[in-house]
Amino acid sequence: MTSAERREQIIQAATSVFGDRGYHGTTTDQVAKAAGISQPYVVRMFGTKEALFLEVINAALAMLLVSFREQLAEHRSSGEPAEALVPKLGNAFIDLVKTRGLHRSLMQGFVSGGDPVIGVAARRGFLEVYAFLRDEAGFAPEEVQTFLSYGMLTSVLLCIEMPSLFGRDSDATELACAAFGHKLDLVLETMGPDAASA
Amino acid sequence: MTSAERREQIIQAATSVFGDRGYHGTTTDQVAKAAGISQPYVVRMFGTKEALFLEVINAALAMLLVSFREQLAEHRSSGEPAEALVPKLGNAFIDLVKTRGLHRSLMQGFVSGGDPVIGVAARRGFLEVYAFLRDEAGFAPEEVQTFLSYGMLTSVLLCIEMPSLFGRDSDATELACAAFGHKLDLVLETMGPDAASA
DNA sequence: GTCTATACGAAGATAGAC
DNA sequence: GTCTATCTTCGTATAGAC
Repeated sequence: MTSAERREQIIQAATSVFGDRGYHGTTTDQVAKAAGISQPYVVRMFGTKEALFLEVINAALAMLLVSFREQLAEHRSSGEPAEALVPKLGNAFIDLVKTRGLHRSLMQGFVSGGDPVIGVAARRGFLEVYAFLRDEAGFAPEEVQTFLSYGMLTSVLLCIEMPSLFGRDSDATELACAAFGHKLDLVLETMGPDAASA
Repeated sequence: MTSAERREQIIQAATSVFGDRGYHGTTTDQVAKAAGISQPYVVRMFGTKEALFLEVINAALAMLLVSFREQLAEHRSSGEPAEALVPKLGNAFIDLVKTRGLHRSLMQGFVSGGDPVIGVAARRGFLEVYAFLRDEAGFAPEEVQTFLSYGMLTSVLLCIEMPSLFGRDSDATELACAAFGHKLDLVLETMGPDAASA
């Protein structure tokens, strides 16, 4: 396998593991096992665990923006009313949840925002999304705020795996329905047959 | 010092450290140093690091609910219109940010929601807040969702220390103003003279 | 109630072979 | 491009003294 392919593969594996266990909670050996290679090779490829984590959140952010830009382009060419864009972007976000660990890795990066190195990347990334929504998508600052708010609630609910209680706890069910709406099916599907069957 | 006092003091120190570095990123020795005692004593008092972390997030949650209930009681006795409650609760939340690490520890617990033990506590805690807002404060499910959404955006922005860019980055300034509004002063103050002077 | 000493097991990173 | 072996450091937890 070529070096570039291997990098890509490791980043994908790392995204999954970092998403589950966070920066500190993840070992380079877990990433290596997930990628099917040896632990020293992971380090060799990226230099340090920190460098790998930074690549992971940058890649996640890049994918998020690519996906948003796709939706925006489609929206523009469809001639739909402006209000139709918000749910499109929301759906695109939920779709990315299916890319295992992607949105969780981003959240892990955010809560590690106190770290001098990770913090810089986290702030930069968040502001990039903000700038996209305002400047490219044309949202008013208040609309951006609302969009991001719902996005953050969604993200936190996914981090704590609230949908796993769907059908088992009435409050959790109500909350999940309210927060995910018609996207709930997709979310439950993503969380495995266990939750989906409930 | 009596055992109960010591426990309280350790939990306070642990809240600060866990809030900054997360569950995995925190060492019992850092907690010990922050509390001014020896590392084995921390373990002795709580059994395991995990047990200590659970106490930290449960204590944080308890403080949050106590604070919310205070605001609710005050609101009820003041005879103000119903809409006045939301900003009161919002202010109470921001006030808690001043208790170093409290809200950050909660967020750390949330992103560690994939952990079998921490996850249970995180879901339970989140639902407790939800139930309070709906059943005690009398919010409609949709109002609860909006309130929690803004709370989560606020929390994430605080985790990545976005207010530290206030006055230095125009997008960050705009975002901070929108999200924190008149509470911005309080937030900047909390984040130290560095940010406040900018 | 609190400490020192320490056992024991990770985990990140390096060296060097193939 | 990829591995095995290993160094070294760190971190949780225990034992046992004061």
